[in-house]
Amino acid sequence: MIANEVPLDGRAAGLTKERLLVVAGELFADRGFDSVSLRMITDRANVNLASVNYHFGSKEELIGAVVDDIVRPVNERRLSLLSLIDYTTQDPIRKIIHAFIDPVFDLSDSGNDDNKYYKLISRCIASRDERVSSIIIKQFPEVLAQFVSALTKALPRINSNSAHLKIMFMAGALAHSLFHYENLLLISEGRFDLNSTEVLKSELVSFLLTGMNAS
Amino acid sequence: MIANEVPLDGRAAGLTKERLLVVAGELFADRGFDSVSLRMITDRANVNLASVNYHFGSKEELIGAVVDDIVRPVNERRLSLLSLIDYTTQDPIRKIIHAFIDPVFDLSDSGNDDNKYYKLISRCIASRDERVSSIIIKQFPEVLAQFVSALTKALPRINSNSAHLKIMFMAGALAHSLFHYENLLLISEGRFDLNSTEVLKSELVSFLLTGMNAS
DNA sequence: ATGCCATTCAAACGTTTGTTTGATTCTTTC
DNA sequence: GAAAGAATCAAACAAACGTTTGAATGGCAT
Repeated sequence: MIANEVPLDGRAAGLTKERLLVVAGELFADRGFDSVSLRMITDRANVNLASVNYHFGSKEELIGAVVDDIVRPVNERRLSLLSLIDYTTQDPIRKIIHAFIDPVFDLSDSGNDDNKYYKLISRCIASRDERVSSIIIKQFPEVLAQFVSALTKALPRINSNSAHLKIMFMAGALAHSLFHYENLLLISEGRFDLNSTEVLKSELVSFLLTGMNAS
Repeated sequence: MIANEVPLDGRAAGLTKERLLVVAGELFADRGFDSVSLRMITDRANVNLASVNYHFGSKEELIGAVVDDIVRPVNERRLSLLSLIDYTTQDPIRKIIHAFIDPVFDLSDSGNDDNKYYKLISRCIASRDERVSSIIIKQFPEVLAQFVSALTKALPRINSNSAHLKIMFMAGALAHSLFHYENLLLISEGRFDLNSTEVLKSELVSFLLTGMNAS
């Protein structure tokens, strides 16, 4: 009877849903998932409390959407960059490292160093929260396997254990340094002239580069 | 009037308080601080709910006690080991690395690989939770400064930024690999023959050793 | 035995949490 | 313009949380 052919958006064309994702991302990045209540999110987003459950079903699914929105593109780009590597050229390891870390650093928030994406993605990488890791765990084994495979191509003499662990070391150094980047700036009280994450990135690359080549 | 000279413990000589610390540590290690309620802790410890507030004052102070109990000895031992280093001998960098990571690996739970201390300490290192970092933040700047100083002695040509960052990379690789050690075992489904954390430790050391020497 | 004090206990407190409800508002479609 | 559907809203919901209370219990010194 009622032929609803093209169910266009109602009033605001998904504006509320979008705003929820953005604001939730900011708050989750700063305070974690548990400490942020739905009321904090909806108040700051200037939307009604019930809209979270209307648009996402539950807080857990909102968390999932926020996490997936940031983790999935990063992992897809990682695999994409990895697939482009030509192992016959020089320095494939450097390219492997860049394939892993660049998609994270590229989450730039218009050059702002107080970058919510950095905080959020590093929170996700380092998280062992069930609601987060259930999403991570779907994607990461594939990513890990691909990078282990790449590392094996670049370093034929490496064994599987060593390759797995080195990828984990890389992930840890990346997540931790991004996560505590602010603290690092605070602790040093000006003595520390890291004006941008570019310095961090280049230091990280050279650190990882030699580490990957370790016996 | 009432001369209470030696206020001995009442009934059980602090048995309840001790049990709370132990059980809370186990649960915090597995699920984090927010997800664990006082009722979970007291139920599992077979003590009354009110005993937490009686012995510790609040949940926050219980968390503080648990965290401090594990973080403080680690940092004290780190500084102790660091002070013993003779920089005129060979390989001071290796000793610096061991000074940083050994106190963590030495938190062995009688060879058990499902080690609550590993999970708890790495959760603490990686945490940016206010209640945890307020404790970490009291100790870590001193630890960081000492290790930066040590690194500068071992590598006179290193600059301050680089030294700070390298310590952070080390902390990240350590925390992350310990934190996700279980996941690593699960993901590989047997293909991965890391029977003990000894393999992890030696791989980590060689990885860090070369990384520290990076230009 | 008695008084004292630390500890334990069951019960309830007031908040805050995520979620649900039912009415209302707005947009779209015919 | 009227009906229909999607989205928003204020309000209330039950559950879980950390905390507090006041009585009961235990050991220990006098």
